[in-house]
Amino acid sequence: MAGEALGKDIGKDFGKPRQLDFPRPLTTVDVVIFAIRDDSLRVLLVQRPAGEGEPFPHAWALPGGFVDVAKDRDLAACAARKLREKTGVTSPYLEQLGSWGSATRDPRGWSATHAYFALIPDQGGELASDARWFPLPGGRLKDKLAFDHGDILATAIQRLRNKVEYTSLPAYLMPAEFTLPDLQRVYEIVLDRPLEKSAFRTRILSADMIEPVAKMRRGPNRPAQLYRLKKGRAPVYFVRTFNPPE
Amino acid sequence: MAGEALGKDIGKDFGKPRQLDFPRPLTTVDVVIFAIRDDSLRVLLVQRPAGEGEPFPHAWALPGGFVDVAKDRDLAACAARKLREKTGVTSPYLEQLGSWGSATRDPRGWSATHAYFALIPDQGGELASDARWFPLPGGRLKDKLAFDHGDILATAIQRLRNKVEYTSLPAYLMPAEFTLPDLQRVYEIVLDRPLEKSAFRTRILSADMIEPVAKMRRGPNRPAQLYRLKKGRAPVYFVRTFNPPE
DNA sequence: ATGCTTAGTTGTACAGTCCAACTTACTTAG
DNA sequence: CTAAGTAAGTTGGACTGTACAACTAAGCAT
Repeated sequence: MAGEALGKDIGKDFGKPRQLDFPRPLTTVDVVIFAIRDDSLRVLLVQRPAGEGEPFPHAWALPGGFVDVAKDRDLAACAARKLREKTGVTSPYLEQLGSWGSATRDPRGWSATHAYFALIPDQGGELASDARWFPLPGGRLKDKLAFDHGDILATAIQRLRNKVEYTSLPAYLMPAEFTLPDLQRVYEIVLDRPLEKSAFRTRILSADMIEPVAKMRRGPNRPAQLYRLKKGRAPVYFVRTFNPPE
Repeated sequence: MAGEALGKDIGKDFGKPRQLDFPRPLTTVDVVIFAIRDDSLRVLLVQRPAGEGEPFPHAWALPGGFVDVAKDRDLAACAARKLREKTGVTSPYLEQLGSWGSATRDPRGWSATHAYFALIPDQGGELASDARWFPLPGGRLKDKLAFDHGDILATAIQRLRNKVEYTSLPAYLMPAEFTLPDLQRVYEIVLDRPLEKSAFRTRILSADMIEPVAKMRRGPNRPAQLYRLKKGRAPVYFVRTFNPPE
């Protein structure tokens, strides 16, 4: 089947197929999907099937799979499709993370995966039965994942942490309306360290990325102003990081 | 042939090959190689061959090509090999840039490329006859490149510029020994704007990334201290960017 | 000696974080 | 009705590092 499709491609447009006449790696796309749930950063994992010939049966893995050359126009569309299938989210923050390819990462042969990472608000709803949100940092989680997904996840966390130091990415983890202390809390969860309240407020408010809505969040103490993301706002890059620990 | 290799992979380890029985995208690796030459930022391009069945004959393209599942252990090794073949450089700064895959980027079929970007010092020596250093920004260069290499190159330049704002990456573009004004000039070439001398010196010297050698660069005016990169020094990340224009 | 050029330093202004104390607005207990 | 408690939000001084500009230093040429 693969050989036949290959032959067709060659035969249609070109006379000398020799140059394409070699084995091709497997091509997959995987998505690291982050959300904040119950005051912790979580990643969505799915359990590998256990059929004959399936690698890593029952192990947890990043959602993903083979590129379908008939259905997927490009890699980003493929990643968006997988995200949508697992979470129902259609307009998330979706960024390419990198690619991992080697002779040994998949027992079925030389394979390369294109990894994406997505930030979505907590959806609340139910997941497919084979999917679960795992809290991070995840103890021995890294060692238990299928393929090299532990490495990919570690890279994603590192990238997220790094970018949170100087960007507005956590805004994409927030629900439609949120307070500044809410947002600060999400920054602190991701960075795993407390931030200065006044510097945080100055930075966020001067970035022109959120706007107040005419409502307050009421509670057992002083009410807090609610904000929402400005429409179509691209991520903001600050000229400084938060001062890193030591 | 491709089909046969595929079959072999399947037959060897697994009983039920159905799941792998579909067409596979082409897998390539391309490398964006930057260097400073004649006081300008340059990228290495190679001219496409003109044989029958070759896409984009005579067009300029990034150095790269198909992954060889027999020779290349992983993607990074493949990229390092291509860099070495074209430039002779063996221990450069090599970073993954991202991947581009779609049904249409290569007329031979659905294909995905893994792009890397490398920073190397000016080698001086001769190149292969099909290779040339093109100065950047390159006018209409972007539109003339084969495949989607114009997009890849634009992304690489953007990434380089962005990182130069807050990292020591330009150090990898320098020869073994250089002066602080030399290094500042390279920063300015990449960023295409002048930087403040005193702030620049403070930043670099306090980053513990270079060390003085017991020599001065002599010229028609005051001699300048020569420095070299500290051994095994990973790139430095500064907590601030240079103050961006406007 | 004088001037020219580039290397390198110094000092003031300014921006933004750090740190800590403070005020504000609401709830709950008495 | 008041007092205590808590979280929201503000204020001000210390500190860090860049911006800007003037300065000194070291070589060469005339």
